[in-house]
Amino acid sequence: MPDRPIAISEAESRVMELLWRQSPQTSEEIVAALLQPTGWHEKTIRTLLSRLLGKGAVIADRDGRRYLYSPTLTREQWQSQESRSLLDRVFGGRLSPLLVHFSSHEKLSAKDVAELRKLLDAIEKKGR
Amino acid sequence: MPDRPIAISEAESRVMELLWRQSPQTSEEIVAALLQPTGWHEKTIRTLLSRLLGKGAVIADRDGRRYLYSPTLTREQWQSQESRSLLDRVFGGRLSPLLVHFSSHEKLSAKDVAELRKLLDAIEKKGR
DNA sequence: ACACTTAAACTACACATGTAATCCAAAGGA
DNA sequence: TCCTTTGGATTACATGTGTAGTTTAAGTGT
Repeated sequence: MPDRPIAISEAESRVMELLWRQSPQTSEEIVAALLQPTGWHEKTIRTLLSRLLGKGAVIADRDGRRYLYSPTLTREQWQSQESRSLLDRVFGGRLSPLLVHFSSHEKLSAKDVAELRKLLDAIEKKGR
Repeated sequence: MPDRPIAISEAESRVMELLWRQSPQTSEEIVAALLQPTGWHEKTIRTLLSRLLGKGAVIADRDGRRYLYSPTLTREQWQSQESRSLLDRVFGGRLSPLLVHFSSHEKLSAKDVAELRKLLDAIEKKGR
């Protein structure tokens, strides 16, 4: 895991999502995949990619006259960073208030509830 | 709830937290309460307060030559906004991946687990 | 060999944020 | 009444982000 969290902006995260699903990819592929869903200009997408490169969130391997881009930051690392950030900023660093919040303000499907129960069982079994 | 979410920056949220704990308060009180814990300059704190005013996150009621500040955005609204934003941005809008993430990557204390179970029971009972 | 294409690099610009400093007007004291 | 104080309004400035446009250097086709 990276020592200091790498900040990924919302727009940048769209590029990361692509690379997490498949990598390496050329900038052409990345641009092609994002043009439609985002409506961004090609230049915009390339800027995001190079900013990610600058931040060290992706690496570029030269391949002839172009590069192949791959993520260095993993999706799990990023999810951890963001989750922890929400917890600390918004819920005083404690998990319970967040859970209480979700259970009282977000609709949990029966499936969510079942899945959660299974998780709790697994955690408890492991715990001792 | 406010129609469109009011964006509160991290620094601004420190001011909001204060007002959520007690309001209304004068800027003097707010400044006094934040100087030490944050290390910010008085001017900085006043700037944050006036930006929050500009965003409509707080209101100012004139009281002689100064104002009494109160939040309009509630803490619950803000927590909802931020939670939903995390869910959408980072977990594809689905709750399960977030829960899985927390259960596998964040340490859940026995107390967390117990509390969660209680929540699930309550939800299920209500559900039918 | 030269013009063309194109990926990558560099530059641009507005708005948000962190972090203040300066200006102004009203209240209060001498 | 005039000066001082002080809250509030305005201005400042660097960095990050959204969203591109412009320049450059290296392949490509003829």
